[in-house]
Parts: sequence; C-alpha cells; structure tokens
Amino acid sequence: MVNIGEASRASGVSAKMIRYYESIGLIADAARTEAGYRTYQPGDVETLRFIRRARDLGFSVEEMTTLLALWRDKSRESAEVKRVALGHVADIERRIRELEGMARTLRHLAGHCHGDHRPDCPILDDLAEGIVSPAQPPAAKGFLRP
Amino acid sequence: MVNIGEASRASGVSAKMIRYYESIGLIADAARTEAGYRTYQPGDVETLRFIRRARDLGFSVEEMTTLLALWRDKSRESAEVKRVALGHVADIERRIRELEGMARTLRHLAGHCHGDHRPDCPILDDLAEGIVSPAQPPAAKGFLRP
DNA sequence: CATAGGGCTTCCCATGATGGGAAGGTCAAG
DNA sequence: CTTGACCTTCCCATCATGGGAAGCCCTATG
Repeated sequence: MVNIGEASRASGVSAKMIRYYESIGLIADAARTEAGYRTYQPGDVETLRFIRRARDLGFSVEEMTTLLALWRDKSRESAEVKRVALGHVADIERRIRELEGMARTLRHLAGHCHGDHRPDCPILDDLAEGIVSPAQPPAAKGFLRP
Repeated sequence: MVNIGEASRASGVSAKMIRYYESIGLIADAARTEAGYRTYQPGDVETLRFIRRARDLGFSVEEMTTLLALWRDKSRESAEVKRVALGHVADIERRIRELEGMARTLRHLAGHCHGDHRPDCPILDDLAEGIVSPAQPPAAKGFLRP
C-alpha cells in the first residue's frame, strides 16, 4: 500500500513513466485513495520491476505488453517467450550491424585524415563526393546506401 | 535551377526533410520563384547530398551543422573534422556496447529456455526476479543496471 | 481556352519514451 | 495552523521523420 513515489523508488521506474504506462494501458489503472492518490500493492511493484528489467533489455512497450501477458498466463508456452526474446535479439543485432558499418567507415576515413592544422580532409571529401575508398569493408557503404 | 522534388530525387533527401532542414537553419532558405516555389542550384543539391551522407553515417543535425561549417571553411583544420568524426565514432561504439550487453543477456537466457509447450521459462523468471545467472558475461547486467 | 493531373505551398498531427514544469490539492510533522 | 514534501492533471519539448489536408500553380492535352 504505497504511494507512487515509493513505488518508483522500489521499482526504479520514474513516477512520470508509471503514470505514462498506466495511460497507455501497459499496466492497469492504479487504485486510488479518497484524495485521488495512486496506491500500489507489492504485486504492482513487482510488475513495475518486471517492466524496468524488460526496458533495460531494450524491449519496446509493445513487446513488454506481450511479455507481461505471457508472464501472467500460467499456461503459456515457453516457446512463445523464447520467440519474442530471440526476435528482439535479432532486432538488436541488426542495429548493431548498422552501427558497426557506420563506425567502420568513419574509422577508415579518420585513419586517412592527417588531423593537423591543414585543411585537407578525406572525411569531408567523402561526405561531399561520396568517393570514399572501398577499403576492406565494402559492406559498410552498401549497407548504408543500398 | 530545379524544384524541390528534383532536388530530393537528386540528393536522396525527402522534400519533407529538405523543408525541415531549412526551417531549423541547417541549410539556408532556398530561393523562390514568383509563385513561391523553392528553387535549388547544383551547389545546393551538392549540400543536400553531403547531408544525406552524413545522416547515413549517423551524424545528428547538430553534428551536421558543424561538419557543413567546416566543409565551407576553406581554412579549417582537419584536426577539428577528425575530432568530430572520432567523437561520433566513440558515441556509436558506446551504443554498440549497450546493445551487445542486452543481446548477450538475452541470448544467455534464451539458451536456457526450453522453448517448448511447457510454461517454465528462465527468461520470464529473470525479468520477474532479476535472478539472472551471472553467466560468463557479468558485464551485461552491470552495464545495464549500474 | 478549359480542364486534368501532378507538383508545390503551409499547417497540423503523430511517432516513442522520456523529462520539465506550472498550478493546485493533500498530508504529516512541528 | 503553517510548512514542506508529496501528489494530481495538463501542457510542452525532445529528435528526425512521415502523413495528410486545403489550396495554389503549371503544363499537356482535348
């Protein structure tokens, strides 16, 4: 039976976000005191901690909705949970590959830039002309400009 | 002397974004015909292509502002360009590490999930209790919940 | 010349997840 | 009874991007 501030401290989810999650229906509307204050039971705080951990693992609100439903469904199939988790992993890996392509290209360009007082700079040359040397990873450009 | 649609096609930047970049001052206000249509010179299109490439490398609008200024400044020091580029690389690498921590944890959890018709699931168990096994990469959790 | 269609204009709204802050009600301790 | 901490709702901002409406403009075709 705690207020939103206490629930926030106990779960690591900000009060702002708790209200937001309620407003979009990720969590049920909290019970209220006569004065209109939201109150949370231990089980609610547990749910918030679940959300906090899922969020830290990069799950979207939509995915968290699915995970919460599975968590509550005692007759779930673990295969479904695994599917959601691995789908998210695939998503993360795709983003990592994107970022790695960018970093690779930039490191390559920076490696050819004197980095001194002179103005000549292959980094700007590439941005301007797109004549970036193919270098080892031709995948970088292909990935970014398909 | 082309319209915004032609400039968009030639640069790979959508007309919407060209107008947006103008509105926030990333690019100068385009010249207009008597009827109010924006017109673009070859040099303007070149600038848009520069922006397109910078964007594809993950630079923010703020960073693009800096890069465009350096590009135009013929007395720039390449060291500054390199500094901006490497700063961005560091940023990308930080994001990659974050994502890798998430992926590692999730792959670990999923590896221990039967993924069949039974409801038992270490993935949900971890989200609920945070008892995730430390596994090889204890960095994953420490990274996410500092 | 009139009309159709495609292109252009501005303006408003939405995204996702989060925070900031204002105006005002509530509660507990002094 | 006052003070300060806490709560409420509501609005706005972020960042880069797209959707769409209402209305003007231009050109090709009948």
